[in-house]
Amino acid sequence: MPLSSSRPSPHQPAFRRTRPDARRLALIEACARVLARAGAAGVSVRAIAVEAGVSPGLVGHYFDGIEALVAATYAHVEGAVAETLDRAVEAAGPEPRARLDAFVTTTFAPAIADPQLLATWIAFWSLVTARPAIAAQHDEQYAGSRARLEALLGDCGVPEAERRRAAIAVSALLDGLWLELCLSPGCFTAEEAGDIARRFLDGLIA
Amino acid sequence: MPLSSSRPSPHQPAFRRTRPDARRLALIEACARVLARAGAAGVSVRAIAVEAGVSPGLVGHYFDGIEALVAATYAHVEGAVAETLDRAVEAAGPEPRARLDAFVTTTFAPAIADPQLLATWIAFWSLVTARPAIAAQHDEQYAGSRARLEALLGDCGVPEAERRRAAIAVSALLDGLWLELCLSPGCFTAEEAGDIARRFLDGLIA
DNA sequence: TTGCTTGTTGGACGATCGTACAACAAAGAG
DNA sequence: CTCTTTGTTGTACGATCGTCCAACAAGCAA
Repeated sequence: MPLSSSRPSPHQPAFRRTRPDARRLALIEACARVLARAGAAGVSVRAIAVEAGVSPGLVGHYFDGIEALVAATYAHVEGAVAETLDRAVEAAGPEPRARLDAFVTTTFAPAIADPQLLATWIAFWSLVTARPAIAAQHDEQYAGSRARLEALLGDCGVPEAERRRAAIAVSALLDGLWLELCLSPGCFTAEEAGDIARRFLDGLIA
Repeated sequence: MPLSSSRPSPHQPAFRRTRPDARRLALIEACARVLARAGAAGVSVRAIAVEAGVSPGLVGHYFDGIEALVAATYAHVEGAVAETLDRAVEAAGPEPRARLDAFVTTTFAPAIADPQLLATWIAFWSLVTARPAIAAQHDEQYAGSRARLEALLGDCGVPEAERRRAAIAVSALLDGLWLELCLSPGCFTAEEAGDIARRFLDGLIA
């Protein structure tokens, strides 16, 4: 059936053209949804194409294979997470410690400490060891995340000489708590995670 | 070719029978090697069978699919890691704080903070969200790991009321540092990770 | 030796994977 | 209107996946 069952006369378009960057974004968001629903093992060119309402061939037209799409999806989701955190920090007002606390609390809020989001991280992590380009991307995004944390810590009075180590420590603690919160949501609560992190910051700043 | 090219007369055995638990272990170790070499995406029934020097059908004979084998491999590798840590703690002598420090130092030693080991964790984590049985296994192994940490902290004088939270915090910090050390080995050193963790313990115990 | 048990083999099977490519058509230029 | 560009489609292809199972043979009992 060459033209499916659409009415022949009014000639309703079979597809719409889209600006390349908009289509790229649509594929990235479809990939994120598939990752959230089916996990890292369930991601495939076809599944993403179905999710985006697009033909399978289009995925290859915009990305050099699944791995590149997963990497782009990780960058996009990580950007969205960073934006959420920045907004929470901004909404916390000018007090440095309140801003840092907002960063911590939001890290464990449902929107970020989400098992479905973890699937994107896991799919990305699984590529880091073998692909140098993806390892470089990870290093870059981790450096950016740590730099933001260093700034918040600096505002709280952490001397510059200790800032790097402090940011590594806080980042590791938050990541570890976030990971366990996603993997075993029943083991401890987001409130407990926030309390643990804030108490750690107390010792770090005072 | 029904009998391959083996000499017909002396009748050298085409395969050897093995005790079931020994064969199971051989398949688990082969799975761990494939995971280390090819990552979570490169693991398959055939790749494991080749690595173990065994026919593909045998994998299905001992495990209900790849996921069960990955779960068993995670349990085995996690057990080996725990044993390494226990030996290091025991070798540190009777002083409680020295034992805790040995636990920390060994966590970041090359044998454990190994990017190739991370692949086993990632493959296992990727199954936690979707498979309830694997989530239960994760909860159980995490609880065991935390219990060991609680005991070490108790010996160091951490009151029982704080022990649970302290163990969660230390576990998260170690996991976060370990993860980043595996993903970006060049970002900070194992020594720095150990220093960060030990300083955290200073504040927790004193 | 003979017979039995069962660990083990090896290939068949259908499903699904990523990739490539020729044909089609939507949108804008002229 | 026509022409050109190129985003988009849909499929064919070979490779690889997990599963299954009948046949084989290693090792033990008798």
